[in-house]
Amino acid sequence: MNKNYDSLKLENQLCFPLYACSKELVRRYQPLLQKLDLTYTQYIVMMVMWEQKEINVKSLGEKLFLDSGTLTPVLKKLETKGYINRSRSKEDERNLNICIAEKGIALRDKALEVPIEISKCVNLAPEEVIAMHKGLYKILDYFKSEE
Amino acid sequence: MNKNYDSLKLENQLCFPLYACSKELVRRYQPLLQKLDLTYTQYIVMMVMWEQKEINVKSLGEKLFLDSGTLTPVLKKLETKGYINRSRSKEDERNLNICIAEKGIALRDKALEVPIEISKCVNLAPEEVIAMHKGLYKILDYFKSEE
DNA sequence: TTATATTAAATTGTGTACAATCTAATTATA
DNA sequence: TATAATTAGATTGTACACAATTTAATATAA
Repeated sequence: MNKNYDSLKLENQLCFPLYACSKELVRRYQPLLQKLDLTYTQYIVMMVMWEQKEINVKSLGEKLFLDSGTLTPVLKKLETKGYINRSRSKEDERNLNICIAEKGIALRDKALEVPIEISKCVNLAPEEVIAMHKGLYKILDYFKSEE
Repeated sequence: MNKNYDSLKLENQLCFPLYACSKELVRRYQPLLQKLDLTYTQYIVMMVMWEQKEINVKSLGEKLFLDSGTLTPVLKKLETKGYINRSRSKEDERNLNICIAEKGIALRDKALEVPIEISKCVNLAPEEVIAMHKGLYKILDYFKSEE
């Protein structure tokens, strides 16, 4: 009895092109982020900080889909660079509050160039970008609803 | 003069949901792949091997968007597990040929369960999956055309 | 209230990823 | 054909990512 293995073909996967596309696009951020002395992970942390000014590690992790094992060293690095400050919450000492520093606020203007340059790397029409965005968040929202 | 920072909002990015979705979906493969004694990276290598039986590291890297720095240790691990064999090409000793082993071929039947289970993790309609797939490969093909 | 359970970060260990460099084999060229 | 250039993998160093565990703080319950 011959089995049908089509479902195991690389070209029939959804996860693989997601994974490859994500990696390749992140790789294209690196030369742009180097000018800001940021890695991609540090950059998405700073995007949250630019919007919120202050947040604890748990909330940050939920927003970015990252756990403390990843965030702890990244946040220590960002503090060393002077972009953020870390301090325990007075109300609940278990919480670590992350605060954007002056140097981090100043970085925002320089960062404006990044999305401009990155958009040149993606050859999708605006409506295709919107459709992709919508589909990705449909999946991500579903993932969140499962927890 | 107030600047508009909307382009730096997390919710306006395309890369971030790609990155998060890819990570979360790969994470959902792990318990399924554990039964096959594979990691996700090892799994996508095996998907190529099931289709091709034989390939060299360079071609494999081009298919998977991975370089030798990543592949070398992964392929050594797969050889240790007995799923593949590594041998230098007789025609050109620079090339390393990867060959699927008996144990690797046998793994294919067990792997058939993986895409079935994974499809339950993704709440997209079939036509949405197709659209997403198409958009991702449009980007990936463009990336390839740049090199 | 004291013991138990829960929670938030940090730590530890394993496995990618990739830039940069190195080494050996092959190819191209003066 | 000797030398230079190129190519394929391997190696090294840095930075995630996450499961599992630990630690300290807080909340809950007997």
